[in-house]
Amino acid sequence: MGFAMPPTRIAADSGYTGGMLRDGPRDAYRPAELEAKWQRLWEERGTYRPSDTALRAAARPFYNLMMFPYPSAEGLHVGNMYAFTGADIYGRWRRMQSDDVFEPIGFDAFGIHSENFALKVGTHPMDLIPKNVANFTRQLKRSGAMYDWSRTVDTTDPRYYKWTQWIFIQLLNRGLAYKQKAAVNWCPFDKTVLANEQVINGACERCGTAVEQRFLEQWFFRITDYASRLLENLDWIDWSDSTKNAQRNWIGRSDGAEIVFDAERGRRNEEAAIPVFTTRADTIFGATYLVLAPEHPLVDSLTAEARRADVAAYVERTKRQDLTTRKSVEAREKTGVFTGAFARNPATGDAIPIWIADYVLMEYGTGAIMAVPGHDERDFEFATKYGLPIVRVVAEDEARADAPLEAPFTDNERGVIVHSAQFDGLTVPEAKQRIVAWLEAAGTAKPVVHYRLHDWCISRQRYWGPPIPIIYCDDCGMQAVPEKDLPVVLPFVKDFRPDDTGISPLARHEEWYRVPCPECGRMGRRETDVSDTFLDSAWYFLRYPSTEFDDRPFDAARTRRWLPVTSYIGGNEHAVLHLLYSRFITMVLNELGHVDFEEPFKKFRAHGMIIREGAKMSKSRGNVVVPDEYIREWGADAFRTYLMFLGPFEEGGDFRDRSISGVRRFLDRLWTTVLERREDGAAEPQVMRKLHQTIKKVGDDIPRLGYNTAVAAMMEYMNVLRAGERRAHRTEVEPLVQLVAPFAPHIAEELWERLGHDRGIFESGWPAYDESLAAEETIELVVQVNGKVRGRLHVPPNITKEEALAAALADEGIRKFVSGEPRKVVFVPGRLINIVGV
RNA sequence: GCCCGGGUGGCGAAACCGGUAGACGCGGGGGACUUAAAAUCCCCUGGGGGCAACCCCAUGUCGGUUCGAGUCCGGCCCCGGGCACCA
Repeated sequence: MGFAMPPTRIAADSGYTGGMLRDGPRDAYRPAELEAKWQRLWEERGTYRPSDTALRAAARPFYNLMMFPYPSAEGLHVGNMYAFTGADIYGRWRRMQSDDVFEPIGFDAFGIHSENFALKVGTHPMDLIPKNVANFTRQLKRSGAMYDWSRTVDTTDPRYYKWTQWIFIQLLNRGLAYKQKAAVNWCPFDKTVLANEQVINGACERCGTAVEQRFLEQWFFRITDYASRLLENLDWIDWSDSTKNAQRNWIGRSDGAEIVFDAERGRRNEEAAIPVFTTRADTIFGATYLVLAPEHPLVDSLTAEARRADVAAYVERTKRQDLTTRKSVEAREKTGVFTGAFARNPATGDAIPIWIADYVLMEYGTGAIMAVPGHDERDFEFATKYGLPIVRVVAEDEARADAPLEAPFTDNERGVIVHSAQFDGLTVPEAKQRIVAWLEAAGTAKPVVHYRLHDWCISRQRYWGPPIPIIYCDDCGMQAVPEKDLPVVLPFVKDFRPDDTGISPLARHEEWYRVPCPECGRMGRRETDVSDTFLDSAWYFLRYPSTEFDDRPFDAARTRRWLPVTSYIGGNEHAVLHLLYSRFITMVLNELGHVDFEEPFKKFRAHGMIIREGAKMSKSRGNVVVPDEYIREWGADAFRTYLMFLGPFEEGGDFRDRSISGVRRFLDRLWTTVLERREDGAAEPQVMRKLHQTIKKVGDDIPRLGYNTAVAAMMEYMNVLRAGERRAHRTEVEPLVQLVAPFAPHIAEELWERLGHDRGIFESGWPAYDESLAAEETIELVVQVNGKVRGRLHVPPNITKEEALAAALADEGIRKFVSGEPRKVVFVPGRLINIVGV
């Protein structure tokens, strides 16, 4: 037991009287009141709701998208608000540039997260989700973003998921959706399959439980058909490099060759061709054995009679092992077994043994490899363990052609080919080409590209998702639910708990799954799996501009005007999930003629991660920033501005409680400075110079998301405005209020109104930058002697080299470092002069 | 292991194309106002030396290029993220 520490924050009724005017406290800056006022007015006036006319005919459409949140019971996370604020500032700024900004928001409310939480607290998702959505809506409105609340999307709304199901059917009709029994990732805690993208280091992305391998009938989307296009388009789309990089890694292209090895002797003395995939065809003369994956279809027929028992036992053993163990990097000694069969190396003509080993995976390439222990780590390890021959076919140089291999030589750039007949002396890249061409001529090889990307497993044996719109009929087989019967509504069932059978909870509800076959009318059975949440979010951005239409997923004219999305800002945690799936679905819709673009997001920027006091935020640490509390304390404007100030937006930063006071003080000063302005007389040229420099800086920083430095620039200007005892002039403060507006929209609106404007500040345009007003009269010229700073001169900006040198040498403090004739003088106009060699 | 980021004061961070390192803010110290505290306002605040003008050192580390390097090149060490028995 101990005493609770008193809160260090300043309570709403404390003596904090920031923003108090010189003539008394009666008109102090009170964000809570003022923000409520403007949020009410924005809503009443429909400030951020483009009229239907505008949606149809916007002259300068700007679709400003942010990743719609999953409405958790915990409420809006500061990470959400960080991302949304960064996007909102961009949108507000574009609006002040007279763009027609459409900034919608919605809720990604289906999925295991909600369902697990509902199970935990013993409530039903259909009761839980509307409450969470209401809470999120309240929080989002309080945060001061310019959302169009007339066009929200909720993925759990049948009006929405009707079209999610429609998309499934489009893919099915196109042959891009298929059902297959396959080894899949099974999460024993969540009791469902997971997509590869949802397995992190062999564990479930959601709950962290180790994933098991199961063989189940699952629905897949053929995203692999699009691998090359998904990869190639990355070269031209305007996305953050970090995101593109993650996608490239995930798609995992490798260029190589498929080479056929003929088996020499099988159990029934059968001939068999074994294609292997390799990226190192140049090393084929060093291929001393073949390895097949234990699941390889030829294993059974190839195995020699005498080896059958051993092979069968080995295959059985690996089958029992789950995928996680088998793929985990650490602690895995390679194991394998000889089949008793041999294959002919097409390059050397030698008979080489065929082995089976678990380090070869059926799911990649052809499920078989040619092992080159001299030049591959894994093959080397395996060959050493089982005493297989190791041959050197690449060397640092020809003199070292016979140097013993203590370790595999794997450098595939440097090196020269040896012991490879007519190819000796070639470089590795040359040999790759020439050997493939040679084998190709003989009909035993062809160049091939393989991708690491797998087809997208979209079925989930859970309740809280859109039912997959399929009906099975004993007579007619599998039937898509006809479009007129969509949506297949997710029924309210009390018992939605998943079980360990690998069958969806919906399969326990006969009254729901028994339906007539759409083809013959006899009783059939619905598909009882639901689809992955990531299918819901793979197309939501297409829906926003068309939310009022119930007879189409997205209106053609609306879509032409508003899409692709102009600017998308979100987290990199979705780099290979949502962002890849959205691209895939868009490509398919494009091929089917539903949209006329194949990339959904013209521009995407990934924001950074926000940590707190140097540590990751997490519920278990108890250091999660709850936006509500901070907004109550400091106001939404101060909170927004602080989030943007704490670090570079694309890199994230460290949230420090105490630092918020800095931006709050800035807003307080803005408040008093504007209200205490004078109208008479003229602005000071020095102040106007700084103002125009600030206009330039902020205008340059916002489009590159340099929000932290934009805020710093405004603070600097504020310091200039307030230097000394003077009161600022109207023309000095008015543009500053406009610059602040994207960051702190409420206070900006209020001050704008108090400055006597009757139209809102977001209709006021963006202050114009005047270069002639920004120009300095004198500059500080740095004087270096031999590269060391020895003085500073205040000189006219257009000073010449000769004048600068003369001025420098005339300076007593500088001349004492100059003892003779300069050997060289470096002059950077407007910057510095460097006197060298004295 | 491969591919991206990143390492700068007590702290969060600035620094355009190689040209004054530390803008802006937090924290800290001092002062003004106040009976007092809070709030507000003013000054100082990288380290070391000097009475002072000033001087020396300093951007993870070692080297290089350059008149000049936080920035460019090479090696190494840490931190964050992506990929990974992927042939």
